[in-house]
Amino acid sequence: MTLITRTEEMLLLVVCKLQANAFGLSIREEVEAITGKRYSVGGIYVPLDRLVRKGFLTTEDGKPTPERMGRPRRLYKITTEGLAMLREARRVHEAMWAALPELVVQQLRPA
Amino acid sequence: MTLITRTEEMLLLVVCKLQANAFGLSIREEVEAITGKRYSVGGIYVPLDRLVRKGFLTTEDGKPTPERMGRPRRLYKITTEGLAMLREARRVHEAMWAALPELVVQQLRPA
DNA sequence: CCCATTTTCTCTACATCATAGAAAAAGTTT
DNA sequence: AAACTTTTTCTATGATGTAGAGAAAATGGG
Repeated sequence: MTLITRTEEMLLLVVCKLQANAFGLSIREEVEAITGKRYSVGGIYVPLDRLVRKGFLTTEDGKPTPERMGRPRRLYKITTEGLAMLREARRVHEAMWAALPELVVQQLRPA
Repeated sequence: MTLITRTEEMLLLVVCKLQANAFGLSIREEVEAITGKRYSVGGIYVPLDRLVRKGFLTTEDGKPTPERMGRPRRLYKITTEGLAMLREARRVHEAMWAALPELVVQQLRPA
């Protein structure tokens, strides 16, 4: 089994964080807030769909409340497999940095 | 400016770690040891080359010492820009996990 | 009821990255 | 020089990322 990408990891985490409020555009905003980088619409929906296909997310149409205008939202939720994959991604990331000798880590401190 | 990929981050870190002994196959071994996953030869050299092109690594031919058989090694070294990019990747990764409420982090603990 | 407005999503083309392994290169040994 | 060892180069194929135009689905106003 292959590891998820950085973008996918980010999306899974943000879906976790937003809980019942996780839909395309709110996810995008949150990702931009966290990374400080701009994301196109497609840059969010395309990998979200992929995560659904892989079974790491499920999706469901939100009710069109009379309070809001506009198209109803598509809500995302993480699955058990998604949580497991997040754990695995974190394990690898930690192992990768833990492998570095202290000497080198010090070079990495912001100047 | 866009973030490096997970593979690229891994390669930069491993080059740091191996110091004067960073060449294709030793890097590959180390990456496999850290991740516990298999990598093809191309899965290492292709992204290594990209990192050189981007200015995050430099490369230099190792001397063909009379001690070893086989083709001389191509040694890699990280640049200042490479170090800066590693710092940036770590910043984003930490921000991404830090954004999670404690409640959700607990779900992520191994069962 | 039809049209404008709002919000969100779908689609698709193109660029970049990952994966895989065969083949070439550059040494050493016999 | 032929065989062998080690390492790298090459290249095809598939997966992922990026970007934005435009469709869809709701509300509100004439």
